[in-house]
Amino acid sequence: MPRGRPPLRNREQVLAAAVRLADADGLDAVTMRRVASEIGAGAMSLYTYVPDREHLIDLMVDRVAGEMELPALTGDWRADLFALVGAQRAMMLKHPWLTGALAGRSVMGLNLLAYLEHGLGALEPSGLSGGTRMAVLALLTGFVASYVTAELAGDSTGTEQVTQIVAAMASGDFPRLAAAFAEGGSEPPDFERIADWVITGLVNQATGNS
Amino acid sequence: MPRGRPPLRNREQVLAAAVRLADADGLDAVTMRRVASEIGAGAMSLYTYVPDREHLIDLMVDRVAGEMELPALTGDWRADLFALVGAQRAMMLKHPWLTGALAGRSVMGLNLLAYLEHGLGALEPSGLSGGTRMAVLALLTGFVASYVTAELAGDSTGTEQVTQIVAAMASGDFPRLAAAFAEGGSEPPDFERIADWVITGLVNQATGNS
DNA sequence: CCCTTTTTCGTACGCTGTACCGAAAACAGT
DNA sequence: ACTGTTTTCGGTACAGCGTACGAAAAAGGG
Repeated sequence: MPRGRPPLRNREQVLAAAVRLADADGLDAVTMRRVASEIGAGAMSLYTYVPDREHLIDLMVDRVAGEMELPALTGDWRADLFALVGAQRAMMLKHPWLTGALAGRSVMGLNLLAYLEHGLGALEPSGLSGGTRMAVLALLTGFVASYVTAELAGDSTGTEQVTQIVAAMASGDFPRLAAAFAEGGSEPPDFERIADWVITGLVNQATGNS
Repeated sequence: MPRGRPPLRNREQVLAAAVRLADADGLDAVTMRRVASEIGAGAMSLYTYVPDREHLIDLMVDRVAGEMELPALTGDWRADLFALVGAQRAMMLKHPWLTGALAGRSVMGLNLLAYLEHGLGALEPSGLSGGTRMAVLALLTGFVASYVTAELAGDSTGTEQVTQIVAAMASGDFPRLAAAFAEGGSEPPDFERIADWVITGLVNQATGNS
């Protein structure tokens, strides 16, 4: 039996409120006071459910990682990996603060472990060794993270930066850059195409050389 | 002729002090007051040289990007890309705060544009289209960033996290993960090997399918 | 010598994370 | 019922943050 005064709230509610705030107003809006008042609690009460703000953010990351729906494995590692990176991209687009939260941090909650486990399962038919499979997965998640970062940044690149880039183009100091922009427009190849390159190319290379 | 009171310092000194602080004590140590006192100035004087803290960090990123030495192109795109990612990794290891600073941010200073220009040059002999070459470069920088993040985090993964991971292994809920760890040890394949996979595999795939 | 322009930086405000601590609320034992 | 014991609750307080504001200082031009 629990001994003391029973908690009025639980960690789940705290995390839900924090994620809601971050989705709406960005990671900086996730302050202890705002999260607390969001669930009608005093600021210091949060420390019952969470050790400090850093851990709160770690927990938020693992929480949204748990939202990913990982479809059952088909045995076709190419298709399974494709679904995996798609799920990760969808999650990161839904929670734009993730790109900022993951920076430099190395979280490893249960949901992220489950994600890894799923990925290892997808790669099982490939015949790669365990260490290599881990490396491939790390690479893929890194690829998705950096792609989504670019994707999100593209939507809201500041006017000043555009100005500077245009000026740099006009200066003639970056001929290849200017050519690339002039030629292809600024939109990157779509996610599916690149993901396909990476998955196929990477695994082919790994099976050949490892 | 300059009209008003001449500045006692310049942006260069501010950036140098800020980078020194970040290298020594992390990005959080880069506060306006500390940077200012580092160069013997009052806190508010910084705003003469830098619009605000966010821009200061953008400028720091571009500054260390300028430190990279990009060796002259050889015409062998595989070797040239290899040198490129090596330079980026060295820079990120030298300035560990970069992984955190780049999060969610999309900086585009002159030095970063020069980096891109160099990369496009390296890919010129590959025969890829401009847009595709940009995509390949974005992929490579993303790969390096995520590899170095893991590399740095590995050095100092908290005790608690290790505890949790070990517990998760023992629970039997993550059989493939446990197997991968048991089999290969925890060290990832070295940077050079993976970089080789990525570069070769990716470009092969891109030339074939694009 | 003063006027204009620019840099310098002390003061002040609102906000942050969180240490500390008394009050409140539950159960266990008498 | 009453009295510990244990836990949560949340107010107060403090150091530190970014930065708005404005007065003082330092230069050149007339």
